[in-house]
Amino acid sequence: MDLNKYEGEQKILVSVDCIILGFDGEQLKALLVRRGFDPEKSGWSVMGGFIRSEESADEAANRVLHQLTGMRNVYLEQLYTFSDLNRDSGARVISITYFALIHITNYSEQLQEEHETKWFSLDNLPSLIFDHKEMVLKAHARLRERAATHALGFELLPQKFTLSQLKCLYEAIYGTPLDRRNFTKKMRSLGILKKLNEKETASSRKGAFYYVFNKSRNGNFQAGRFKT
Amino acid sequence: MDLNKYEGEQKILVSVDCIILGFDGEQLKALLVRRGFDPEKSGWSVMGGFIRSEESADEAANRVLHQLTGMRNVYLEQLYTFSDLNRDSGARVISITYFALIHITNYSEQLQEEHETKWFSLDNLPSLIFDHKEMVLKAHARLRERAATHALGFELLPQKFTLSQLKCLYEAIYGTPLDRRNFTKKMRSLGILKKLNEKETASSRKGAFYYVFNKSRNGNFQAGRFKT
DNA sequence: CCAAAAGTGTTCATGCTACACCCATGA
DNA sequence: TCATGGGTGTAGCATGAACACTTTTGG
Repeated sequence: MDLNKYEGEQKILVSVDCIILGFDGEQLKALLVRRGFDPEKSGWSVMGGFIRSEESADEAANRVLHQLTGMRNVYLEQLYTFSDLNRDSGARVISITYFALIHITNYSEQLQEEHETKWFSLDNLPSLIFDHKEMVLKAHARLRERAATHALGFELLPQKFTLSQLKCLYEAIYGTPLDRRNFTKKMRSLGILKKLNEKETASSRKGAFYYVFNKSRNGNFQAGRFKT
Repeated sequence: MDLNKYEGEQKILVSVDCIILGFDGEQLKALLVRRGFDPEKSGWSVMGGFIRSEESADEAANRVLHQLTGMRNVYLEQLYTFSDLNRDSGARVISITYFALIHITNYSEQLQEEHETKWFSLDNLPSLIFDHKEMVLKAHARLRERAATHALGFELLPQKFTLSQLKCLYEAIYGTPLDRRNFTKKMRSLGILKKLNEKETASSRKGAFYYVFNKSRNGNFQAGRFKT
């Protein structure tokens, strides 16, 4: 118990929930987990846990993320705090949500089975418990916002990637097709890509050059929107 | 006590803090209050209160706002949740912050004295308790973001206003001077202003037409940034 | 008649959009 | 040799930036 100078005030259960997003090369996906306890046992939910008295919400989010994915140093950003009285049918719980972007390939099938988790396309989500669907939708919306001003997309792609893959990613984020020529032109003009001498040959006869993200030049990234 | 299916989990004190912003025709200001209790008694702080067990954070924020300003139906948006362990020296408190935009003229001097509150320019804030300065800065940053995509500015101006006043407001929001001609051209092109037949004559010989905000045409507001 | 703010228009540069042609290669 | 995805360039258009002149009227 901490020294409490605010006696008489009511305490509340506070959880963190992490909406974990990944990209499989074609679609944006969210990593959902089958809930292991009541209420709503075995319903699909995002990953969460209660905040402990010795940790901040950021720390709790990182802990939850690490427990289920084994990952650290992941892109993690606070999203929104949900506090409706009856949002959780088990008790009054306030949930601070975070969204995380991970390299989908780093999350093995083995881990999926261990934790009863599964990737779902954002276009085809299952029924989710409580207000978790709203959380996922808000995460997608935030990703769309961020993509215009931060080079976030790179958190979702493997270290080296082709311009086609990058284009697919932005199409998935915005939900709209982009013009290949205009897209690559703009991307190259931003000066945040470094072309490698290596080609990806699996998906085309000619082969497409790999690129890596040039972090040093990321200071003034301003992509605006990508249209057409 | 609610029925708690999550026994053994720790509860935490949760407060809401409202960063109230206004515009006096020249500067953006924040309404701060002298704290009336320990710890940090009589330090400047934003307006806050603990969340009660029968209200959501949104409801709590509206309650706090109403208590101190008497206003309802104010623009109020959730901002960020602060949760560092030692952010409040009295106890471990998680704070869900909101920012509010009000018409500064609606807040009388009488109310200021009653509640020991005062308007401070965002450029000249006093020393604030805990992490409240960070809250105010985050509110200003959010206002800057929103001003580009929502017609928020109108929440801060009186019902009828001149283009000069509107320009001043945007200059205060962005902290940069704007070109009068380009600004008015763009504003008029957005189709969200309605010109009145009435002039404001106090601040110029010629007199400037009043405008009102045309709410019906606010569907697809996209101001982008205002530069130069 | 002059100072001070208001109202309006033109030019130039930049960036976005739309669109077409050639390249490399495995089958 | 041909189908498939990869790479690049150009012309037109829209938007933003820079900038100057006229109008009104109280003093």
